[in-house]
Formats: sequence, structure tokens, C-alpha cells
Amino acid sequence: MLDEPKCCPVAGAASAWSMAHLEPHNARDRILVAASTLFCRQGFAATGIDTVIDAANTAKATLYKHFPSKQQLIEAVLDAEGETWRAWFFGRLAKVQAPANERMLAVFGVLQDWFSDPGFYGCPFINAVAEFESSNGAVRKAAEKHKSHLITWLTAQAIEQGLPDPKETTRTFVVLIDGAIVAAQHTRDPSFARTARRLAECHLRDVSRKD
Amino acid sequence: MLDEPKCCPVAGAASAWSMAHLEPHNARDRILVAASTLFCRQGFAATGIDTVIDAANTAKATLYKHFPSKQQLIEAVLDAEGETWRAWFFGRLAKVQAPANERMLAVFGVLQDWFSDPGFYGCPFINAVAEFESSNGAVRKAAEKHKSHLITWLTAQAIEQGLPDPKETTRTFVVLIDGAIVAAQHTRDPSFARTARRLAECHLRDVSRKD
DNA sequence: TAGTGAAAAGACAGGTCTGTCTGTTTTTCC
DNA sequence: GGAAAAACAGACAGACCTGTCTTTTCACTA
Repeated sequence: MLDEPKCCPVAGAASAWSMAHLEPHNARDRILVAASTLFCRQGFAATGIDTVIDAANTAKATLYKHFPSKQQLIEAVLDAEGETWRAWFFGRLAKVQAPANERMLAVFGVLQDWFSDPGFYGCPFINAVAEFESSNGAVRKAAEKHKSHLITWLTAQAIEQGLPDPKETTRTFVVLIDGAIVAAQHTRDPSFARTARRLAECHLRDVSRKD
Repeated sequence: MLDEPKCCPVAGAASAWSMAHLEPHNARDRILVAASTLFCRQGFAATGIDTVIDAANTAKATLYKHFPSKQQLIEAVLDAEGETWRAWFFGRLAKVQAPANERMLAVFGVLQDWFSDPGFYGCPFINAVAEFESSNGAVRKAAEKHKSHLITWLTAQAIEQGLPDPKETTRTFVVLIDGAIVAAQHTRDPSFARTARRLAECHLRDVSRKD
């Protein structure tokens, strides 16, 4: 999806972080949006192809023309959902006009907005890896790819700040981001983003002092 | 399981954190152990009853006599796996002869041992909630119950240390523990436990200073 | 030794799953 | 307006799913 921008955000949709809120313009996009919604809310294995067909108001042959197997549909959903989420996430962060220090901490404000959405269901990649664990290499690869984008961004910020050990700071942020996501998903309490932010501030103070 | 201790650890088993390494003494325990292993490694929905039967070397009628439905088997597995894990985890922590300060930080050492086990597959409760998300209330409840044990222990430690805000310290540790688990699961790198520990130290220094 | 109950083995029903195939209708584009 | 591509509708095959049921085996006990 979105090779050419055939999907555009629904007017006034609050939840630009998810594909589920795009207005699909063709059968392929409709299938992707429906599959994404269902897979992420009911599980990948628990959602049947027929359910996707019904939700997408399409035909079986059409689905299998665009996505030759359910496995490939799952991969396409993760790919598209990841791209949508990252566009939203990094887009929000790019608007932060502040020193790298503050921009890095702004991550947790954006996360809190995500957690506060009533449709928040956790991170699709964390959920997918949790569901398939070791039994689906392609899903793990998709998750790795997604996380590598995050890591690249975080490391760049750490370097821009001139922190002594950018890699360790990145690892620190990864733990905090994953932890906040899971805690918020389980408790439905978005304020775990604040808890994570406080820890991040603590870490940044700590490593700056050592200079 | 374990109403009376009919299961005992396999001699020399390194991985006492999981039911999968107990020596089952009757059909019911064999089913629980097999189901636990399969559910946690291939997913709950993706694992069929017949697969469990085969792995447990038992008969279908026997399984359905002890667990009237797959849903109830899932709940029993989570219950038993949680109890086994907590017995291992808190047992390890109880052996730590040190001030509450150190005992709380010792959590991350125990976690690292868990992550280092080749059979580590993440936290069964995080994985189960991820798989079913909102579509299975009983699973969410089981996860809540498990986490509440952890929270009780953490809060008690924070109070024993005389920390100014035990609840906030507990929330902090919850984020760090969840984050370390997920990061280690995805990367298969146990040292995320150390990263989390450093953050915890940072937090404890911070809240102690404010006294 | 006869009886009792737990477990094994596996056939079976009824439903759902993925994926294929055959037509018909709609859209698109020249 | 007419040809080509795309999408719709749905029957169908074959596998697999959960859950029930019957029959056989076996261990223990009165």
C-alpha cells in the first residue's frame, strides 16, 4: 500500500497512527485496512480469511489475487501498519522545535497520546512476535525491521546531543519504550508514558554528569 | 496442579521457572506440561487439542475430563505456569541476604538468568494478552492476577526501604521489568536486564536524594 | 478373585479453516 | 462504445478444528 498515495487520512480522524483510519480507495487497500483492524484486535490466527473478506466487502478471489496466502497478508499488514505508525510517530517528533535533549524526551509525550487513544491495542509487532514466538521467522524479521528504524532515530538523537555512549542510551530508551507500551496495554493507563519519561530524564542527567 | 505437590522438579533442571521442566506424575499434569510448552511456543490459537494430546501421550477423553474446554485448559495453563514462575522468582529473591535496596535491584539479576535460558520465550502473560488483546477477558484477568503479585512484592520492598513514594517506585519497576522482558525476547539478548538495572539504580538514587 | 474406576485408543459429528475455481458484473481506458 | 482488466459472488475440496462417544485396557482394592 501507499506506493502511490492512494489512501488518505479520514478527515478529522484522531488516530493517524493506525492504518485502520485511512480511507481506502481500492480493493487492495480495503483488504489491508480490514485485515489490520481484525488481526490486531482479535489475533492473527484467530481471524479467518472469510472474516476479513466480509469486513472488507470484497471477494475471496480478489483477496487471493493481491495476497497469495494468509501468511503474505499478515506480512503485508505488518509492513503497512508499521509504515503508517512510523510516519505518524516521527512526523510528530519532527514538529518538536527544541534541543535534541528535549526532542528525545518528547518521545514519551507522543507515546502517551498513542496510549490514550480508545483504540490503542499495544504495538502490532510486539503482539505479533508474542503470538508466533519462534514459529514464524518472517514476522520476527518484520518486527526487527520496525525496531531498527526506531533505533536509528534514537541513536542519531543521542549522537546529536553529544552523549558519551549513544548505543547505551538507545538501549535504555528501547527498554523504556517497550516497557511503557506493555504496561499501558495491560492496565489501559496511559500515564505509564510519564513514568518512563521520568526514568529517561534520570538517565540523561546521569550520563551528562559523567562528562 | 500442585494442590498437592505431585509434580516435582526434574533433577538438575536449570529452568525451574517453567512448568515445562517438571516431571509429571499423572495424566492431568502431563497434559498441563505439554499444553504449556506448546501454547507458549506456537501460540494458543495455533495449537490444536490433538497436538496437545499427542505431546502428552494421553487420550482426548482424558483431556476433556480434566479440562472441559480448550478455554479452560488455557486458563489452567496460565494459572499453573504463573505459579511455577513466581515460586522460582520469589524463591530466588528470598535467598538474597542484603538490604532491601539491594534485594530490589537483585530482581534484574534473576531476570537475566531467565532471559539467558535457551528456552526463554518471553512472559506467558504478556504473550497471551498480546494474542487475545480484548477478545478474552479471562486471560486478561489471569495476567492482572499475576502482575498483582509482583506489584505487592515490589511495593513491600519500597516501603521497607522507606522510599518517599512506594507506588511510583513500583510503577517504575513495572515499566523496567516489562521493558526488559520484551527487549530480551525480541533481540534474544539477556543483557537488557543490566540496562534496566542501571535505570532502576538511577531511580533509587534520585528518590533517595529528595529525602 | 471379582469389581471399580481411571486412562487409552480412536471413530465420529458438525463446524471452520485455507485456498481454488467458475462464472458474472463492474470499472477503466483507448 | 467496446475491449481488457479488475472485482464480485459463491460453490467447492480437503484439511483441521473442538468436543462427544464407545470400546478396550489396566491397576488397584475389597
